[in-house]
Amino acid sequence: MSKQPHPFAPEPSVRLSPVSYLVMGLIGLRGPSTPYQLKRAAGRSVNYFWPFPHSQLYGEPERLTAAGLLEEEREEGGRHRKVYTLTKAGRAALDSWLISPPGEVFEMRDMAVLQLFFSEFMSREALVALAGDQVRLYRERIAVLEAIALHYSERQGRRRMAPLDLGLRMARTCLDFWQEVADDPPEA
Amino acid sequence: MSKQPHPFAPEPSVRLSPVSYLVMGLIGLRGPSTPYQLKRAAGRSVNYFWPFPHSQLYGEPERLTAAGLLEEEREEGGRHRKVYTLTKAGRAALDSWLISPPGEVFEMRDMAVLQLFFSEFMSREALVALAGDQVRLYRERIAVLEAIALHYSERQGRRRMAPLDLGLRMARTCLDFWQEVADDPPEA
DNA sequence: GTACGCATGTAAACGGTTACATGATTTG
DNA sequence: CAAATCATGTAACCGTTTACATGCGTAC
Repeated sequence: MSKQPHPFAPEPSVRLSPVSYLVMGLIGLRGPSTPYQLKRAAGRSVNYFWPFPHSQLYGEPERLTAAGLLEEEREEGGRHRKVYTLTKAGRAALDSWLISPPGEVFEMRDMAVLQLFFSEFMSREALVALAGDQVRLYRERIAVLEAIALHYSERQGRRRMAPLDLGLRMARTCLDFWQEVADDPPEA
Repeated sequence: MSKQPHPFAPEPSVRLSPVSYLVMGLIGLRGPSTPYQLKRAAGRSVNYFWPFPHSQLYGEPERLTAAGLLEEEREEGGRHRKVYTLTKAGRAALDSWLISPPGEVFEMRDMAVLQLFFSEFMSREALVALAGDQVRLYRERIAVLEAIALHYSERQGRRRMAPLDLGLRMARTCLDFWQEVADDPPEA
């Protein structure tokens, strides 16, 4: 199997990370954007299931520009911010990603669950405290997500609301689980 | 607020990552272990909700040893593998972590959900294909987790089985969600 | 005994996070 | 106009992942 790029379907020269698609996707939705605009847009939407620090939104567009997937201009007045636009190649990369199912499911990587796994070194009280804390946090998160859902449900398309729906279901599943642990802590 | 370590409760000199606790926790459960033993132990248990490459199990114990949390010996015969044991300080760090609720909930970071969020650039067929693929993957995962649950349920304590239970519930929640998307794909 | 595959280990590259730095804008 | 807060940006650090390297056992 050759590693050479196919001459008629050149692969992008850089590996694209999830954040790459996040950036390209947001620019695809919003049109030309500055990093700060992306930050605000992400904060109101995609950050609720894919958090990242805003500094990513400065470095990543530069890499994508170097790879020919974005184009960079300067604002006329004010701060002369960098404004990024999808190139043809960028749009193509985005489209081609969207029609390729990832072939994998998410990984939990949940610190509380990790503690639960090792909880046989833990007193019953500590376990109840852990579960109680998780219950509180999931209640808060559910409240936040419900507020967002209420606020945006009319303006957004159903597809963009779907992740929020899944997020709510997941949070409720976790809430139930930790509630049961708190109410009836398993013995070691 | 001083950043100096408190003289009577010295903080560990290194930042401990999730994998640090994973390693210490596994050694706590198993007793003295070589990296390869840890790899096998993790593969049968904790990897199902916290995956990582085996190379972590070589670097991390070294760091923990340097921090005084593990002790390193050499096997007598054979390959003279390194055998790691929890020190007093290591056990203390593990215990103290276990009684400190993380104060945060997991983050999804699900590629398929990210695609769904940007799916308004996607045809209905592509969306159904994505959902169908996720359905297949979650069915497989559920089958694997159920097999593990069946296999280990007698030998393991209830607490160590709990993460598996949560994993199953999460997988079923996702399965339901994607099934609905596949059956009735939302319009943009 | 040789070839294949798995066991075991090391190290460098990449990308995400943390930390800091500076300019703008609001508020009292 | 001083101070506080927010907007905007950069850079180093650190952990994870990727890639490679070598040893050991086993089947034929």
